[in-house]
Amino acid sequence: MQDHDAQMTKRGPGMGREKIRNMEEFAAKSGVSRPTASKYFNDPNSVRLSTRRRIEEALTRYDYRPNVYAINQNRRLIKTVGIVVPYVADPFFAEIARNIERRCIDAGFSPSTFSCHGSSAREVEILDHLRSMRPAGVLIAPLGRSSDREAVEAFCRDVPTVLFDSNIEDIGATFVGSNNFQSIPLMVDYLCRTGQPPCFFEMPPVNPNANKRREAYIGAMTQFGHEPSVLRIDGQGWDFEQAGHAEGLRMLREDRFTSNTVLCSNDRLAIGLLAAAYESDIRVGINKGCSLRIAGHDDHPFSRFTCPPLTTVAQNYEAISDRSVETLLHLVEGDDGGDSKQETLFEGKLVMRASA
Amino acid sequence: MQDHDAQMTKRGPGMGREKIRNMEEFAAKSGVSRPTASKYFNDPNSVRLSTRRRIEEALTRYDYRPNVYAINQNRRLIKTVGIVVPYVADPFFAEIARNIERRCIDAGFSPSTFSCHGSSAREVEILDHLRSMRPAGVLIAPLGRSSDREAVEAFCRDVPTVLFDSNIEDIGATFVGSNNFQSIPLMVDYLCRTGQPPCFFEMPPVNPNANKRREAYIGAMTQFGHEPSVLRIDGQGWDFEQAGHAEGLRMLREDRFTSNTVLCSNDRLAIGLLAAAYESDIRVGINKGCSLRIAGHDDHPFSRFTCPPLTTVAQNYEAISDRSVETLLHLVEGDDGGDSKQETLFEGKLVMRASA
DNA sequence: CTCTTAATTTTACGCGCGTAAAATATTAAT
DNA sequence: ATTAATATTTTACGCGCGTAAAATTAAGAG
Repeated sequence: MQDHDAQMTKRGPGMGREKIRNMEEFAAKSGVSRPTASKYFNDPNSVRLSTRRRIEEALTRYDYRPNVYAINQNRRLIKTVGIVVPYVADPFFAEIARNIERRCIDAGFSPSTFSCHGSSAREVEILDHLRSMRPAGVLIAPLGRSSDREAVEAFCRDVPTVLFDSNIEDIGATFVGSNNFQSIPLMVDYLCRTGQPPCFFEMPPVNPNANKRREAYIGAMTQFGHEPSVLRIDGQGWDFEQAGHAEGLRMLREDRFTSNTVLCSNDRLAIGLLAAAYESDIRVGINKGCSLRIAGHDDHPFSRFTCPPLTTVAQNYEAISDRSVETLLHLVEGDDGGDSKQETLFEGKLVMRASA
Repeated sequence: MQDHDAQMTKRGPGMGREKIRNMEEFAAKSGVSRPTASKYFNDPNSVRLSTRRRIEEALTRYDYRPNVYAINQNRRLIKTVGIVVPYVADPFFAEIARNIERRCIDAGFSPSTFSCHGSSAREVEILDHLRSMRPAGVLIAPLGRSSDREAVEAFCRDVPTVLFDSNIEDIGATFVGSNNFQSIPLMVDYLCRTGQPPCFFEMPPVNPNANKRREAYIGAMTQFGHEPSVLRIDGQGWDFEQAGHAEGLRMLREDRFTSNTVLCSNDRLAIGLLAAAYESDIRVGINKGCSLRIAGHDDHPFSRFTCPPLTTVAQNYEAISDRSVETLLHLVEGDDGGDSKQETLFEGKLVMRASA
């Protein structure tokens, strides 16, 4: 049987029926030694061109691929990068994850993305899992306030980690995010120029961004000579639309908004408030005939399609993704980047749409 | 130094400074043999209670965890499950993924979720990566039409696979999804009872669901004695809101809708169309004063918060997730489930909101 | 106390690969 | 052809664990 194999019709690349069990066998088939094959798989350019061709020719005849577990058990640096986001159903994080994944692949790493789905217990589980994966590095957007600070801190001590989006003081080697103290004043300034100074609509802060945005709002209003007015609503977890809708309804009914202009701490909250306003027959927008203006923050991918389209501040998704990965790669290379924690903040861009 | 260790203050469970290098060392510390420790880690209940206590006591003193790569290299069944979704930024898939992940964990597996982000190239990359992970099984919601059919088929031959949401004929052992031929007629019936029979608004079908929904629409309209009217729009990829908005604008301007009631092939498309109607100053809803009704399909998590809230058909997320995992576990256990491909379809539930 | 049974240890092997050092072969230049 | 500079092979070891079979021990029943 086997000695007729060479005459049997092949069904295309990698379709040979002879299964290769390991690199030893594959090396034999391609006429090189196993260490040479090993070298090839780690870097095809590290072997002589003629050798490379021999190996690649064999690869078209046999569908062999090195066993990742055997590789990772022996390699010093495991070519895996972990990505952890708090809530992947939030398109903001989905989009960031997509960008980060792509850049990791381009750099020769295999990304593994995990979502905490808003649960700190899950966050701990994920970190635990990631620890045993011994990845080259990890990019994590922590849940924030509800994170198990000790768990995250311990993790950062053991694994090269870059925090993004949501910072935790004194944890991790690096942080990459947005500068709320630039973006919020930008929006406040715009709102003041175009109508009544805004009040600030926020949920209990699930992460430091929420806190910073409130502080930035208060600072900006004070600086512009207006009285800040913060409306904190109930609600927990990551159901921002739900909270914005439920509490928005109540506050509209009870006439609790202190201005006809509401700045929400993020777009998802604004989307909930838009729904509440619609349900309350209140026309939202900057045009005449409208009695309420609503603005958000983040430029959530769906904000263009709300009714009316949402005026907001765009975070620089690409810059954040790029810089995060870039920084992690430096970390992995061994550049400690000095002793103190390094923080990179990008600026937001005003996106003027019809809602405010 | 080391001989004083026992007197040094411990900082809590697992905080001992003596690093354990491998199971050999750990077994020695806990006073059992390595194979016994190995047995314990595979199933704590498989060892004598007194032995178990000895091991667990040692676990509080040393932070040791078995090396996953060494484990997976030797184990017959790797306790990992792959989950592949076409587009994780679509909250429908984010929600399904969350449910599936949880059930996998409960069953003792480690889920790894991957999103194709709408790219078939990425889908192939992911399948390739998954193949080398040798997971116990994989749950995949294929991209659909743009999938590399051969790649998916070959993958299904090598790895126990359950398809969900989007079926590919004759591929995989099992499919779990929704019955479009029940849900669409349900919605058509409702729309006919409450107003004008709907026209059908769809994108070029990215997956079989889109096709089936159109067919189901045509069938239902015919059965109810109405003339079906399908409006296919341009657009590619997964930017449904974008396409619904752009093409919706054009069709409203050119008065192309053949009915004042529009059934969209999914909620995301409906969201885009809602935005287009708003921008065109057309009031949408079932109430008087409204000139257009819009309905969707899926009960996308944000559909409750559109303006007006979207009337739609809810897919049974939990049932789909549960059954998918359940089926996969059977497959992994060795229940081939017979020769022919097994398909499970769940029914949709009408969700009446203000948009139609 | 003896016997039976279940749990554990011992012994031994293998998984598939990385990696280092020394020996050898190849290549290009002199 | 000789030499020097690479590339490759050989040799040898180790990674951390699963697993199987045989030998030993412990627990429970009589």
